[in-house]
Amino acid sequence: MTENKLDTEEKIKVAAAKLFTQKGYAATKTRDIAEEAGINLSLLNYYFRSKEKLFNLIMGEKIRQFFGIVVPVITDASLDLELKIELFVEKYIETLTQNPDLPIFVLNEIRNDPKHFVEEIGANKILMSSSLMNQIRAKNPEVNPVHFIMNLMGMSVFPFLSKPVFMASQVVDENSFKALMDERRKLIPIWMNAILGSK
Amino acid sequence: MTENKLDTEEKIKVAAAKLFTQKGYAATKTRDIAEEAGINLSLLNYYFRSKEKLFNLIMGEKIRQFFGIVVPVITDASLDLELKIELFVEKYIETLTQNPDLPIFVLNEIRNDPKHFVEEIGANKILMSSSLMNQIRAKNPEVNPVHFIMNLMGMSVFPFLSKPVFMASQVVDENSFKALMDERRKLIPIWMNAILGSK
DNA sequence: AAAATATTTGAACAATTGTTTTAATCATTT
DNA sequence: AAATGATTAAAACAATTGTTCAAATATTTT
Repeated sequence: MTENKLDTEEKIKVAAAKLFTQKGYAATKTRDIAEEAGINLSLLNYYFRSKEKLFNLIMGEKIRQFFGIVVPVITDASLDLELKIELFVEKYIETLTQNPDLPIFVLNEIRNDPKHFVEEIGANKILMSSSLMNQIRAKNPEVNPVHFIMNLMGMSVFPFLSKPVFMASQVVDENSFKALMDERRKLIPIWMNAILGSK
Repeated sequence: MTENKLDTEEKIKVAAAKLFTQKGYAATKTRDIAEEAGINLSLLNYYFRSKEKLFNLIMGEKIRQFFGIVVPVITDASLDLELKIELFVEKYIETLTQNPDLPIFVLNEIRNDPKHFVEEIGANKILMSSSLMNQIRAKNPEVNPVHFIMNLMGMSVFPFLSKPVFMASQVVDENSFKALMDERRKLIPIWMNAILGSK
């Protein structure tokens, strides 16, 4: 039955996405995925052929999730720079709050297999030719705009990458981290403006 | 002989450090380490008892390397805020340029085993009570100083975490990345000042 | 209802992987 | 030179892991 088929297939994908993002490819065992999904081990190969094919599927979705969110924002020439920054930060913090493991997983696997990333996202030159880049160049022609992308992404994404460190050090707990991230939605645009105006 | 013993022991550690930081614990096979070190497989267990013990050893060293560099800087009350920021950035970019895989490895493994991190670094409250924190609080009492730590670390470390992405996207190559990092040594302190003065 | 197809299950296989064992080699001491 | 202890090598073991197979069950089609 179509309903049930999609159901187990989806159960496997959800379980695999959870474990792969949490522990990476090598540390995730097919038996763990089966158990997490509550299905028989053979079904994994029945629906997805192999662990590697299942992983590539999940991986592609996660890459698109991580980079896809902001592509409409940075390419839309009708949005001015300040609004773009606001939307960029807003979108990222919102997505990462709901998927805290996303950045470290994506960065990890792109390092392990850069080619897969290039094929998946296809967006080689999107970033450099985006209207965001041009607007940054216009505002401060002296400094390589890649710096500002690194700063903007770094200020938005790095807190999620380093969250386990700050948690373990008892600098933050789950609640105060959430509160900090809410503050950053408003603060990062202010900071980015200060940076762009400096020098 | 003492000389030779240290030699093979060291060879194994170097090989293990390279592979563990590059591919993580689960993806690194003991046979890979042996081959990389140019030694017989049995010697790994002979010198280090088990893969896990060897890993914990390497892991501890890497954690101390990653966090240890800047502890003298952030705790030294005789350095003013601006100088601290300069030294912080200087030290980090220098270390990470020579160990580009360090951040993603450390952040990864701390997420996998936060307890080991706490035991290893012991530095629970070092950060919060550091003179750096107090100086930040003094300069801008309105904003939680954790934000500035996240920004300072993020601007220094995030480029190395995202390097594979920018490389694969052909936004940078090895040389231009190096040049960008050299620029950032001077720019990040300027940006941090702009941020601290903003609002 | 019967036949055909799709899904699920449990067992087994083959390759991989961490570890141990046993013997051989080397260096140092007596 | 013989003996002792440390180091290295090769092989084997046991557990894990990804995958496959054959049979059973459920679903859809005729």
